[in-house]
Amino acid sequence: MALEFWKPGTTGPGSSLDRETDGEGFAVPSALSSQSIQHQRERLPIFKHRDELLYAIEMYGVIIVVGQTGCGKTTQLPQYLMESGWADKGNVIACTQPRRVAATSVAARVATEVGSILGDEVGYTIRFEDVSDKERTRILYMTDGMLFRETLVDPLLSRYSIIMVDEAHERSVYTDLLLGILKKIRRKRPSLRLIVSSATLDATSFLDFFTASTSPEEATIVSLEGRMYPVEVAYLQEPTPDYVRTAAQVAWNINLQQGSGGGDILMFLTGRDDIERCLEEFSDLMATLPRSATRLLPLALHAGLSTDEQLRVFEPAARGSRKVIIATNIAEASVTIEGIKFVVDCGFVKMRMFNATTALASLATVPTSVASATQRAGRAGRTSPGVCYRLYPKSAFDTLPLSNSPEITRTDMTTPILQLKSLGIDDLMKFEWVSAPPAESVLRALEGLVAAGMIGEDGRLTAIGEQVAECPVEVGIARMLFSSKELKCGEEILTIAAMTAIQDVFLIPDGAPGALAELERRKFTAEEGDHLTLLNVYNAFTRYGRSSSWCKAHALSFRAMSRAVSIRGQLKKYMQRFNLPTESCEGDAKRLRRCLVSGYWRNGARWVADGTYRSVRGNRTLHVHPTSVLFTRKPRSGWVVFHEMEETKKTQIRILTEIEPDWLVDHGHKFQKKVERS
DNA sequence: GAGCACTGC
Repeated sequence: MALEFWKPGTTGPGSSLDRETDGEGFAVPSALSSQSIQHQRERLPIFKHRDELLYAIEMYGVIIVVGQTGCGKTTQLPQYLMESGWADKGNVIACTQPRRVAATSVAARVATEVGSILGDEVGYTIRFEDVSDKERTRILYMTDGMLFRETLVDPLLSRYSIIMVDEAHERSVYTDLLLGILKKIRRKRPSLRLIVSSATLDATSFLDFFTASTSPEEATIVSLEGRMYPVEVAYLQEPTPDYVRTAAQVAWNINLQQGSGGGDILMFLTGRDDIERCLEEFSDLMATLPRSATRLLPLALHAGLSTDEQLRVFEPAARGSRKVIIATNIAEASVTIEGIKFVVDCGFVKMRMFNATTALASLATVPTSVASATQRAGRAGRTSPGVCYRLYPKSAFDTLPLSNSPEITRTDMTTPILQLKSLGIDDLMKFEWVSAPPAESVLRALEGLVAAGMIGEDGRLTAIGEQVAECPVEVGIARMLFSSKELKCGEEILTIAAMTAIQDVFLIPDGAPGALAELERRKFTAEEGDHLTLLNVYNAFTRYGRSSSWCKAHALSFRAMSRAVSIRGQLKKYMQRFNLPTESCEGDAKRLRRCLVSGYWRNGARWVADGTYRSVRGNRTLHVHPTSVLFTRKPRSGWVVFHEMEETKKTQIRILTEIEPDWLVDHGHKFQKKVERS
């Protein structure tokens, strides 16, 4: 099927792709020119409507700002606000981001533009890093989760005059929670101004949210000119049965078409499997490359790679070659690569779903949204005009949802609800959600919080619930931290809590190096299971000087391990604040395992003869994840608790530890008595 | 026999 899809050398790239023309022979990208990306034939100043915007902020409480990435809203808008006096008299302008890297890099850039040192007039605050000055900082970039936490301490967020919630279209859990809280704060403190920044035309949903049960004068939409180069969009005429293969062919053809002309290719696929298969497609095609043709340099980019491997995509390609970066969604917003002129978009994304009824998380491949497709296409127009090839028909594009599905509708609500309760929001049915989580999800979360002793029969937080709400870990893990006092294993539980909070500790490369990495990993194996294995890994990391070379030699992620050290340090402070001792169990693994049961008591499972497990809750068939040290071994007692359960092709459990079944029963009894007493 | 992407004073 290789070349019947698209014949290079006939009428230019994408000749058999479906395009519309504007009557002058110029292909108008049907989706982008008129709807999504602001086109620009000659350069426009950023913020053509600066005065209009400042006027709107004086007049309205809430401004919904619509503007594509590249219009400068994140960097310029806070500066304009500061210049026009919004940061006078000790007021602070906050700008929230869903990602840490965005908060830090934007703050650094704005500090330079303003001519100040980072952390002085312009600063940032993310978990573990506060580069701001309580007195002097006027513009503060921060993660949305961080500002949400600040509401626990200062419910009216009184030090801020304006809060800009950036990238709101991404609809992260904390963006949504924050918007709900901010609407509430504005009722009590109308002087607070909000700017909700969104890249999509779906801004009306935010407008509706802020004007519902207030007044039409509460909010308005302002649109900003983009600073993007035009991106032409082409669609496939027919859907492809194998987008990985098609993607490789399209990239291949772009390279042949473009000859030695500049411009790299960025490809969006769904996951590591796709990426590796695509690399194979390229190595097959490589043999057919004419000697005179520009060489293609395929590079993978996904979160599972080491920092070194990730950095390779930023190195400019050698003369006479062109980079093809084969990436997951990481390249959509988290990582920006310069010099991309062509984007190949498969149209799908892997999305985490959570089924509250079965407490089962799953990873599903679903079509992207218009917002995502636009964002991906925009990656081709950062430094010059570009082309985006969408590997699906225009008719399929027309059926895509406008925005990303809000994370709050497909995530475990246990922690968010605990935090909302702690904010004094007791009636969750009356809380104004931008998108309400499913009722089932709220009910199950409440049920779980009651069962864990965080919420009393009266529906209010218990004393321990108040403390756990502050603690940046899952409820079950927090429970263990508290139980460690009685079981005298705070030191070890602290480490285990930190290690379970990070992901991708073990870097398992493909092929033979992968097998070697596997051997390295086994050196840390603890008989009792994965939690104690993780404890061994952490202790070895600190014993050998926390070095990156040591990590490399043991197939561990230095990034992840360093993060575990930070998290452990942070959690230790909470334990001290809550008067929880951090004494060691002195090698008594039994106490430690009993402590694990106090947090994981809902996650018990029993071994069955075929090597799988049955969950205590629901009697579901569970498969051990292959990274577990219990993957090939039956636990002596036949019983385990596990950290998490996820449905992929099968239902898998990850991070297991062997337990005695009566511990589960004991815990149940203890809990039962507690409920009877109260 | 397997790893979308984020995040938490």
